[in-house]
Amino acid sequence: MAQQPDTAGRPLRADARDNRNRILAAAAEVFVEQGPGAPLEDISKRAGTGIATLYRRFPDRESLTRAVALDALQRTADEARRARDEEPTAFAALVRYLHRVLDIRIGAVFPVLLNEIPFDDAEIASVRDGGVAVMQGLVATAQDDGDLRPDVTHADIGMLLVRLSRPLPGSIPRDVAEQVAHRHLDLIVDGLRAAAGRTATLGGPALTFGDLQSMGDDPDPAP
Amino acid sequence: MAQQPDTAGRPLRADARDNRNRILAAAAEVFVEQGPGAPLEDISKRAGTGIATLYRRFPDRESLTRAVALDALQRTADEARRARDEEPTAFAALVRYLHRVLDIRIGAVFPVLLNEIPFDDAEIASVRDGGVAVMQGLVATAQDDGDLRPDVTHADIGMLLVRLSRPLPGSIPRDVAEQVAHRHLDLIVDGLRAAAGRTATLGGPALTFGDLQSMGDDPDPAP
DNA sequence: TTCTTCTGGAGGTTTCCCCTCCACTTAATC
DNA sequence: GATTAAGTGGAGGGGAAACCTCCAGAAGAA
Repeated sequence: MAQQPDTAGRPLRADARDNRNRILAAAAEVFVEQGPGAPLEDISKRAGTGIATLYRRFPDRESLTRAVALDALQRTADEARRARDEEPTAFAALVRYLHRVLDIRIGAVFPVLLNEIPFDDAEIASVRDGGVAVMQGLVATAQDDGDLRPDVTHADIGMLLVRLSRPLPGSIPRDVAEQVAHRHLDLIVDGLRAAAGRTATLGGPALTFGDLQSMGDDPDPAP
Repeated sequence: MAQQPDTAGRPLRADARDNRNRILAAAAEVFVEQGPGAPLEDISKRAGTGIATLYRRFPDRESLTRAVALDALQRTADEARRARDEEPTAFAALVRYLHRVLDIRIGAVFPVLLNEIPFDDAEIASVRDGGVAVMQGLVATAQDDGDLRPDVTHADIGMLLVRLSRPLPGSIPRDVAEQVAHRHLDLIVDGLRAAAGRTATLGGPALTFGDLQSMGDDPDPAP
């Protein structure tokens, strides 16, 4: 299970390691912009390497996809822990976490993850569940503190994050788009606060990550 | 300029008109799910017609795209007017408008519109601007009434709507996904209310539709 | 019934993407 | 600086997928 085709074996040569990192970063960007089916050639081009280099490091699409997802999940989990440990309240930690994760663009990598990678991959699952647990803890605590509205679930927050992370259509310059996303996050955070004058209670189903997962079990395998 | 290749000329035969409408509806759905580059064959299949029928009615992709966009814009504008005329306050009208537009899925058609259609197409522009004006009026009035927070722009609201309209990744059943979208809209509406305990002021640039448009003028034509 | 409009889907053409191969370059090591 | 193993780029064959046309036949209109 600890056998990653790319990270295994003896350490990479310095230039090769650089290239690998650049490919990973480029892949994240391109997947965000074009979806998980984006041509691998676009990725290698953006990374400034040849296509062969990409294929040497990641023998097939899934291997690349998996590495990108793992990287994003890892960083997300780190941010969750850091926020929890360094912020004075759970709500403050949650808000900081959301802004940081928006920067990491996990929300954009998530689609890739969901559709292209086996949900029960051991390594992925362990990193993911670690991060989710921390985040869930923050949500519960913030609700107990009376800072976060009680009728919202951790899955709501996750989904909202996904919605914010995806790039808006049109040719808005990337930096502007990112600022706007943070702006909209501010607005959503205001909607998340426990406060008077609210919509009585949120409508629609209050889902959990568990619900989302079980719904993913192919509804229609074949015609 | 008033020459639409499909709506022009003598009226269509009854069955042909039905097919045309079904194709239009199917196209909206498929574009939402697969993006503006979706295979036209998928669309004709979903509409229950042959591919040739689609091509006869819409000679090329742009013609179909345009018709879909125009239809969505038209219905959006109608909803805006109806909400304005029938609701007691501007804020209530705005909320109703947002929920209705979410159902119409304009937010999903919008990307198609933005990237594939000339922005200055006369007919499109006239319908669009009509709807936008009403919506802008609602925003301004709701702000004057003290119901809508003053630091939000109509473009913010439009962009948030786009974010909500796009389907979430993963295999969430469509009806559930729609309920969740309305749920999240409820939450955002709470963030839109003028109230105490807010983030001092929203960060990031307060854009207008005009800004969005002018940024769309190709930053890099060719390398 | 007759005429005209409309339809379906097979299939040639084009476009795009995957992935391998090998002559050449470059870091590491002595 | 010489040697060697590791790494690199990009051309190009193979194959999948989408476009779009064509025409024999089905179906509304009168």
